[in-house]
Amino acid sequence: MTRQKPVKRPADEGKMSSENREKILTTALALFTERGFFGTPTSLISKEAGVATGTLFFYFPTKEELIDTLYRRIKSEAAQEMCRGFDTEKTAQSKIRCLGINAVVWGIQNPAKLKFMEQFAYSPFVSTTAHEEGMSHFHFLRNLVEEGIREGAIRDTDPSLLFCMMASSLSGLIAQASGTADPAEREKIIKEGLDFIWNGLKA
Amino acid sequence: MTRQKPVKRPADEGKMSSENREKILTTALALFTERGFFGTPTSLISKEAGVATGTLFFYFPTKEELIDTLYRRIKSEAAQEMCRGFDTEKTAQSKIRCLGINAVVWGIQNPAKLKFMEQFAYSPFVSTTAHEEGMSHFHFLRNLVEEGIREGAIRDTDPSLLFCMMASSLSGLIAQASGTADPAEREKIIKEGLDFIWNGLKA
Amino acid sequence: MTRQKPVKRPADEGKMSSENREKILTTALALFTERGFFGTPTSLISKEAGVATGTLFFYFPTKEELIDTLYRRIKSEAAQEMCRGFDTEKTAQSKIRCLGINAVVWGIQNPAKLKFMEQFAYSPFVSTTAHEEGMSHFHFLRNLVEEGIREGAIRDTDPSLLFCMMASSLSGLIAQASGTADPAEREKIIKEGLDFIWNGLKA
Amino acid sequence: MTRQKPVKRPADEGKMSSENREKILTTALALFTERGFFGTPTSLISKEAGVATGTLFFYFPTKEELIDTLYRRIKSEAAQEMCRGFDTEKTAQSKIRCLGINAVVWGIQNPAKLKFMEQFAYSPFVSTTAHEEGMSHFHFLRNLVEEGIREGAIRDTDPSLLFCMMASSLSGLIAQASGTADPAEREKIIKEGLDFIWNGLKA
DNA sequence: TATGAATGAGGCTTCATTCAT
DNA sequence: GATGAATGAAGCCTCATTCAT
Repeated sequence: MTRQKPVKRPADEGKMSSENREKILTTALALFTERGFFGTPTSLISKEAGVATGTLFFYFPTKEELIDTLYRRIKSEAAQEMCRGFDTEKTAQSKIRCLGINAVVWGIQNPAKLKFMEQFAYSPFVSTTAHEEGMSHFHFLRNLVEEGIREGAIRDTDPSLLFCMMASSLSGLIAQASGTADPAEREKIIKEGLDFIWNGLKA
Repeated sequence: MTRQKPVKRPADEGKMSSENREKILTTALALFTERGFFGTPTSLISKEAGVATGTLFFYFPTKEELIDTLYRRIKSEAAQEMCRGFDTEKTAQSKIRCLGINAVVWGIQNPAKLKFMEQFAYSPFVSTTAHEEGMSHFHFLRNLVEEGIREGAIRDTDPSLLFCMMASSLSGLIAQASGTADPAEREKIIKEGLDFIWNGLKA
Repeated sequence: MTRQKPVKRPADEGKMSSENREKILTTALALFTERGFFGTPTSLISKEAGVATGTLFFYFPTKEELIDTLYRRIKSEAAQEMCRGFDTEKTAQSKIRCLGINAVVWGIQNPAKLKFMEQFAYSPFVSTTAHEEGMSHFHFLRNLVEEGIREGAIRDTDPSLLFCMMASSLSGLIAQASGTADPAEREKIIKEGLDFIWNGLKA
Repeated sequence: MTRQKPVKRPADEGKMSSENREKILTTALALFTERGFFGTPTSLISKEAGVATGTLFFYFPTKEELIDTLYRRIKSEAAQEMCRGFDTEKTAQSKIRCLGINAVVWGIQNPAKLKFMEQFAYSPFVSTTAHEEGMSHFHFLRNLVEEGIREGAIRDTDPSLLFCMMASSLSGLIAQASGTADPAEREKIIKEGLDFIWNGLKA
């Protein structure tokens, strides 16, 4: 008898993702983005996912819980993607630029996920716990701004404000960049958008 | 074929024209921002507005139409407020700054209306006609950006992009500024936020 | 001062038919035939008639009463039309044939009224009083059948049955005859239909 | 987002397949004939059928669809009953008589179904598709009439007309025959009614 | 694990009717 | 007589959720 160290599962996404569970999540994401949380009955999700009504509620005791799960998953994925190639950067400035590019690229390549998160963020009903928890992934960005200020690269102002302005500008930039299919054009938009942001930030 | 016998209403309701219509709109705005479109039954709106269910549907054939009406009204009000004291400004730069201040002030003073518009903007179901119609109020802003470019005050880039970045930054700024109650602090945030934006825009 | 004998008004249709009252009745007939009793809101009737909601209820305290009035009016008109040129006929046979023709002609020329009466006859909800009262107009037909039997022209059978068979055959004939626009064709159908009926009745 | 907590149902409902569906149909038929389509709320149907509101709509997405289903079912049943013992008859005449008897007997024994069909036939709102589909069951009757004409037993006239007159006469006969409870009397009425029809048809 | 029939509270909307003007 | 805003009971239908199999 072989003993195995039970693998430490990251708190939330533990339930050994069965195939059905994944199908449900994928389908739900697509439908929620197209039709909104309230325009999407759970019955439709299960039908499109090819499972029974009961199956959905086996994995997610509540519609709300399904939404939350999706939110947490996407948020953490986004945070992760945002850090790609982060360690190799040296200055705060280059880190921030790297992060901005990552964010924009991710947003363009995952429009459904982005739309989902926006919808979630602006829906007055959803569980606020998930909301706050989601934000926590981005605290490192705050730190980064503070670091930039100490380095003298970023203006010495309330880091919260800078963080917030930066985040909202990025979301505008993604929206704009998603509007073109042409890669050259897109490249240009991204470059200039990031310039806008950096000019706003720099000392 | 008989339905009901309405109770005699107390004669204290000497209402002029569409007082009721206004009460409904006001109540709806408050409830929608608190509880969301879908968390707010029409029955609750009419109850809180102090009118009968039928009255709501007398003025707005559909819940959706009520929402749309609210949207159009707020959007046009916002556009109007944004232009306050606009004509006295000479340069594109001062105009844009004036406009920014107006936007932030309006946002801070009308949090419910702002929240409503955000919710509306990010709800995948709502009538797109109202959406587009709403945007039309802000075309003058695009023109303003173009004017600034011609003047040489704003950098020569895709005005759409600049407009979009500016708008999203402003919304972030409002959110941040709404966080403080202290007027001095708020003043400072606004000033620095507008600096951020202007630095992003300027040539 | 001239005294005038107040004209004796026939019990029901007394209310000095105002123009509005007539417009309402006419409109209601058209709408009921097209859309059914329940598919026709009183609000639609008054709108199409060009009067206010309240006006309809001024003349007809109830929707049901409006329907009944229409029914009584049409039924009595139909009965009257059925007797056209009746007195000049001598034998029961010729009387019956005359009546049959009248019925068919009226039915073809007043399809809306016919449809209304059928709908009324087969609606389980409508006031039965109007139902029975309507039938009273046709008692003379029963008498006619009995007369024919005494004359030896009609088979000696339960007159109720004969009356009933005759009536239902006539309604079938009208339906069939209404199907053609061509007058010659129609003439032929009517002739043969009446033959069918007379062959069924005769001794 | 939570709705309700269903009570534990007593385990006495070991239902096979769509027992509920049948209960709904049966109950609906009874109620519709008593109170009319519009006098019968779906809520009353489900209550009387002993099922939940949702159950009705699980089986019939619409009230109209429930009515249609009922119509189609009854119509096809009636058509089937009308052909009982049909094959053993040799001549068109005997076939028609057989069919007439079958029709009358079915009508007398199924007054609710008959009333339902009449109500359906004269309701201006109902789906015309079901209407036409229902009629298709009776095309063989048309053929029968044509056969009789070729045999020389039926007079040589538009078969559509004859079919139509026959059908309407039959419906009158059923109504009349249903009026008596006395079997001898009833027998007599049927016989004489069929004579009426045959005399109308024969060459 | 999976299924899907069953539940029933609750949502949106309709419409006959009233009544103050 | 005429108007039409106001009423509110009641109708149809949706949908998150349960549970026996």
